[in-house]
Amino acid sequence: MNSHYEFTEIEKKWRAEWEKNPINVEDDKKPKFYCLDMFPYPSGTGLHVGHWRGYVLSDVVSRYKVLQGFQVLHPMGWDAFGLPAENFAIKNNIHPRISTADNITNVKRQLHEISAIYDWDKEVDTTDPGYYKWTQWIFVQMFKKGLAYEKQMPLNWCPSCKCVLANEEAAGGTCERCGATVTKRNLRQWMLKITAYADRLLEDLQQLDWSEKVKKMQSDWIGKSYGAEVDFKISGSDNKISVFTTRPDTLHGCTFMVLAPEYKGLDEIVTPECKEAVNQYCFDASTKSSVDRMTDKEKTGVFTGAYCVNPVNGKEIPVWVADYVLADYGTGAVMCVPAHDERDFDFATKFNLPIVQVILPEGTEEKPLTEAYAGDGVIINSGEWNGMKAFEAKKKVPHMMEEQGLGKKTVNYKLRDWVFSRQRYWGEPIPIIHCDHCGAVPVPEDQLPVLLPEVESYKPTDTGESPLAQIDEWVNTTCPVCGRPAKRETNTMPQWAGSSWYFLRYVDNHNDKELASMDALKKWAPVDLYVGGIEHAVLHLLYARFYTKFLYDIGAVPFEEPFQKLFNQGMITKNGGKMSKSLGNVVSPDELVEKYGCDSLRMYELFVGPPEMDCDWDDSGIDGVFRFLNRTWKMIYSYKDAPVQASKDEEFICNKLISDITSRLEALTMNTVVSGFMEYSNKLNDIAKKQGGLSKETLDTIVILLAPFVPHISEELWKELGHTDSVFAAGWPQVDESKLVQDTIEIAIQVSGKLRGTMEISTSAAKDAVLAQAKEVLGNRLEGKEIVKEIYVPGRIVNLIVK
RNA sequence: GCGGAUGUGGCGGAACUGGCAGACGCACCAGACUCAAAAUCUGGCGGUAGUGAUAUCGUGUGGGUUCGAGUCCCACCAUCCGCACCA
Repeated sequence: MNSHYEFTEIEKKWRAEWEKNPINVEDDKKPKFYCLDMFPYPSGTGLHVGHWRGYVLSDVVSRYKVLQGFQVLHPMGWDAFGLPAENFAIKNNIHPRISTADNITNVKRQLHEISAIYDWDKEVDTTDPGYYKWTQWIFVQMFKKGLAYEKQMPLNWCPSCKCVLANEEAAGGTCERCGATVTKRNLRQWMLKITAYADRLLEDLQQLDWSEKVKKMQSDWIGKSYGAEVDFKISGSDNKISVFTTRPDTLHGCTFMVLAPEYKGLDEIVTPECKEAVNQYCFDASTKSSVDRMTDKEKTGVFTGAYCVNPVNGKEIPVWVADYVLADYGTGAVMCVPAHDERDFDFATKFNLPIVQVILPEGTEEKPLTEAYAGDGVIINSGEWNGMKAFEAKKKVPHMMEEQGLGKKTVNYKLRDWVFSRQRYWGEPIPIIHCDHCGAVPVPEDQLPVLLPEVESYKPTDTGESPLAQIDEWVNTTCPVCGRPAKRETNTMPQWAGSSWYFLRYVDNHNDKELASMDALKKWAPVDLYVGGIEHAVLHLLYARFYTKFLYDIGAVPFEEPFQKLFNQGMITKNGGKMSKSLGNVVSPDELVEKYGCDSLRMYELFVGPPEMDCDWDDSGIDGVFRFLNRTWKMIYSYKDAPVQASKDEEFICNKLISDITSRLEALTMNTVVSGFMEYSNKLNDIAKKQGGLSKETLDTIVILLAPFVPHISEELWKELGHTDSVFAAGWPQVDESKLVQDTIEIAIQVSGKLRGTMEISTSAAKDAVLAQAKEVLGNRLEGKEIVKEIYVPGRIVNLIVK
């Protein structure tokens, strides 16, 4: 053994050794642990130190679980279909199939540098026909269950990506991928009925061990609200307008109604005199960008000339059209209560519509309103409802409406169905054939996968059609039902399709009979710990839950929720900005590994800050962990050959080390694990200097505890400590509670709440004895003072209050 | 606008149920070793006053509860993130 820590040699040696003899082998006698990283898109830029952060964390947990006696599934794969890969290919003028393969090779090489215990036999690649066969199969099952359907409607269109976007990808009116302003385009597209699962997706969030933040983002996105649907008869007509409201208690205050410009049946409502103005307004609204429509707080609108009747008081109220009402939420019509809704208040003020207050805040008097009041209170000006509490009435009114046949209790969601087709080349072909006689017919399962054909030009078009539409020999086929000439669907699936179920494939990735066998799924899944960034909170994580629930319903998987525990690591920035090639601030792990070694970088990735927080990268800190590993090396090297009998102090520190590292590791507060190692090592070094060495038990313990974090140096030191097996076979150390009991303890002494000294007391000392000792320590500080109160918190503090 | 998170030395950050604020590390300063440097080791390192023991202020701001508050309560400020006319 070298007295100097030769990391390059050590890391090379143990990497080769683990290749030959993996430390994590399947053994069904052991309990399972499935530890998963969000699989990467194989980018041309490769990995940076930000990627390492999550991968190191999950590998530390995986290795810890191995040490605890689990069989661990810790797989890795490639999310390789989709726009980023295709755009990279277009930019570099290489076919995406080739550039993707190249990038996978490069990123895989970089991943090897982390020395994670990935099981490469389980690797999945979403662009592999053996994989996307099942991505297509799932689509066919959804089609058969009526959950995949075609619809013509105005959709989010990204003019830069030249394809449609799901609502989740167009949040905020900009493209999630490229940031371009999203426009609307009326197209026929494939949709997935994720709304059918809205309630379950919402309900089951409760049982998940996820951060409240992500759960809230999902539940807000689903956006369930309770209320009533109320019918308003149109004056002088047999037609009616239904509205959805969450505040039926304010019905008496409804003084006008507003319809969305796209409201179905608007033409029949508008009076002839108003037709021209309304048509003009609707045309203007249709040309406004969705961003403008969202951000323009200034209300606009136009009167339709029509009136309808408020069903609770029989009053006639005017019907307007305004673009602040959304056509695709609720019924596209809103009953307006300006006194108790901010938007209605603005509108009423601007167009001089009446404002009738029907809720009086508790303990106030009725007076003209200067702004809308949306809170609770007593109902007034509402006939027989007067005197009721508003928020109670909110619940009761829908029932009353139902009894009187004026409306019904109902719920509404913000969640929309998932726009699932893309006008791009690099994706899974949607396995559907369009036949003039039979309609849309799924490709028979025994003909899956529908292979993505080779093309000359894979560049996106502006036509709203995929480049696949240009390949006549591929498009033209025969109908599987009637055998007549038919055409293939030319759209492809969105990049989220493959990632919505990949975690299921890892458990049985070579299976060509089913997406994964029930046995393999039962053995490994669901995922015990899922590690990844928070950016997919309402994208991938919502879609994957939806897929899993669907597959559960058709009996393909035995559980409803894919990810029991989710951990979102913070982003690593450089100079305050997200690392990107264009900003030129990408910190590559390659040079750091070369200079300090994999172990040092692994440990530093954890030490940079609390794992869930964003932090800015600074190379200089890595020196600290590098020095620590050098000191550790020297410590073991100096004491291994002449171990001493453990002293009481040494046993105490050693057991405290086990206890602290274990609890901090369980809590995933990895930064404090690293500082704990440093702190206790310093203490043990001091003890060692005093007593001329450390015990064999202590040295062994340190090395085992370090192993999940810095596996190479740990294996080497373990061997040097005389062991022949891998350190990962050693078992995780157990705390000996009896060694944590101390005879004496240091406590603080305060006088009137101010620190005035410390003292060593016996842990068994009674209150009187401790107080007496404290007074002795304070001595003449107490002279001339009268003690009015004595406080002793056992094991913590003495506080004497003086006058 | 609504919702959430965060705010502690020059810097990254510790502090479990309220109980010695600043652990651990970086940077910096001094000393040892060296012809010298690097590496390593030892010590120091929140502000102010004092040679010093010590005193005093100090966890975004202002109040409060408490013997005692970074931690609990109220109000506010700043930064970041999410949602954004969802009736």
